[in-house]
Amino acid sequence: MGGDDRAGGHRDGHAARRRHRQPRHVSRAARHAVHQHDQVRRVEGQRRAGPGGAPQDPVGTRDGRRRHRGRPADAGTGRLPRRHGQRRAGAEVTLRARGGRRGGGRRGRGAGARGDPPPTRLSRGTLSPMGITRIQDLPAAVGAEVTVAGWLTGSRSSGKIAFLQLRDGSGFVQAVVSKQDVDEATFVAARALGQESALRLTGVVRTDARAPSGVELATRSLEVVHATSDYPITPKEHGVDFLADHRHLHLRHRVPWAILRVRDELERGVHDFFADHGFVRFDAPFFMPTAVEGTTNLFEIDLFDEGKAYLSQSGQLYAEAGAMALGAVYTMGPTFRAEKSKTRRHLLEFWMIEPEVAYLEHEGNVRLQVDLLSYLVARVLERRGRELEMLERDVAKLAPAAAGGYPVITYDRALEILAEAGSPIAWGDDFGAPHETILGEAFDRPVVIEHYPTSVKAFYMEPVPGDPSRVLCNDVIAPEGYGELIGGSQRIHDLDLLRRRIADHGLPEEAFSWYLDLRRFGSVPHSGFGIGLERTLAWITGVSHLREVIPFPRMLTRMFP
RNA sequence: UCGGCGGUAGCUCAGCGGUAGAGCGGUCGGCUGUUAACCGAUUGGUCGUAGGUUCGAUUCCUACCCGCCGAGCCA
Repeated sequence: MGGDDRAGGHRDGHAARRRHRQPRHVSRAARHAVHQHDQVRRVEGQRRAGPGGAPQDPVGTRDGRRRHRGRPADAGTGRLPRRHGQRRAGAEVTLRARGGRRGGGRRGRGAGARGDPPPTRLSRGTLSPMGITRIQDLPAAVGAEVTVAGWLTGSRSSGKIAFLQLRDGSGFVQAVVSKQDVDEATFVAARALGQESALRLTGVVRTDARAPSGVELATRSLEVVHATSDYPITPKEHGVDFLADHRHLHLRHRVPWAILRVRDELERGVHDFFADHGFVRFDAPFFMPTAVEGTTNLFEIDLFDEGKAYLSQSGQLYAEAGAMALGAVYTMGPTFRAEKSKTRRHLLEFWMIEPEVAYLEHEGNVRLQVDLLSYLVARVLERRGRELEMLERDVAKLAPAAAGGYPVITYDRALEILAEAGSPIAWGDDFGAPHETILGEAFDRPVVIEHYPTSVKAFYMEPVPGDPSRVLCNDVIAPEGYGELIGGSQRIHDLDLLRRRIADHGLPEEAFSWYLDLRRFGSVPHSGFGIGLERTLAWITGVSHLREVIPFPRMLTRMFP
């Protein structure tokens, strides 16, 4: 739910920052019931997993509240500890078995001693080291003998057959080790491998309806790269704190894996969209010289004898300079907020994309936002459907957002909607989290709200022509209670007006001398917006907490790992 | 900062004024197609910290620490 005010909010006014959606008002018990239901669906989802897909991973619970019901994704396995002799024996037997194929001396130290190509050399067009097949490519390799290099996520075995669940970063697959197909030592070693043991496994790819992903490997030999024992994230439900403490390991599991792949697609989509529209990527600085509006929410940096600097909360002002130089630019980078927020839609460090375009006015700015957002949603639906399925995202709810045609309403109209919904606020007040939720859920796709009162927005916004009480700005609020994704506005381009606004807001004009220069030399109407990557990603993936959509979340109570 | 909830085995939790249990994990054994495998055995605890009440505190009380959820805060 909650969107991220960082989403775009900050750059366009406090108003934005204030919106915090609120979860629907459900009782704790009700929510618990819902989670349990989720669990059930999860299990079903797993069985539906397509090629290369894999069982869902309750370990990656979205909100950490699921308990008891979860079905461990990465089943544990017996481990090999304390029996080094035996393990080593197994490994060496395997090596000998492979020796014929790959040449001896593999155990030699140093690259020069190896018979194989250095593992860092990549074959053309793929990430795979020479001789290694990625799991995602297995469906196209049915019938062939391949070597997969990966890790063990779980295993099961009986006296004569063992099932090893493998992952290699590109996907998940099951390897079958039949006692009759391999030598005794290999079979013993395979059964004893602990969860997250690293291994190279060679076998024949075949289809089998009983395999979770539809294909599996009939193991011929395996090489233990690193025998692991006591991997902490066991096939069991885990709490939020435990998983956060083990984030560096939890990233290996299915839910984070799927989320981060969607994140990658989203970032790639941002770059493609802007490149296709003639934008130039423009990197704004992260160190800021002054505290523009006080230091309460800025992280202060000690610059030795030079005084203080601050971590950036927005690259907008710099992007405006970039727009005057390059026409259309966008920034993309981390943003820092020293706010004592402890909600699911806040992070101390999050990523924001901020386009800025010279000669672009408000209406065009809104159009750009809708085009971008609908493009991103459509792209993820098209290219990361499998990941969304693993996350059990109801993609039908995203379809309208991918189609575009977002409703555009005014702030005044939004007040009417709130009043009709029984949560009226006075004209001139900003929306709170519950209000944003109501507004977002009033439509089946993101809604654009424009023309906010001047008093609740940032100093640099252009007034609505003929109505100085309102400004040419807009927010984009997502449906399903995810709140604000985007905040944008047309910027004041008149020097005198901007100076007055700076004074009205009690800001030090000296700090804005360079910014005012943009209005002294060839000033033109221009507009831009900020979109929060994490909030957008949380909405698209259906994940409730922002800490799950960034590899290493930075929060008030979470700085490790 | 405010409100609500919580802190017991590696994990997720139950429990109780008489020094603690389950499931999972781990370990050992069994099982030729498992899908949260299953079956048997076994391992496993400063009950958040500090005081107080009591014959006796993990349990009751107080304070504190930590976490979660929401609000607030949040160019």
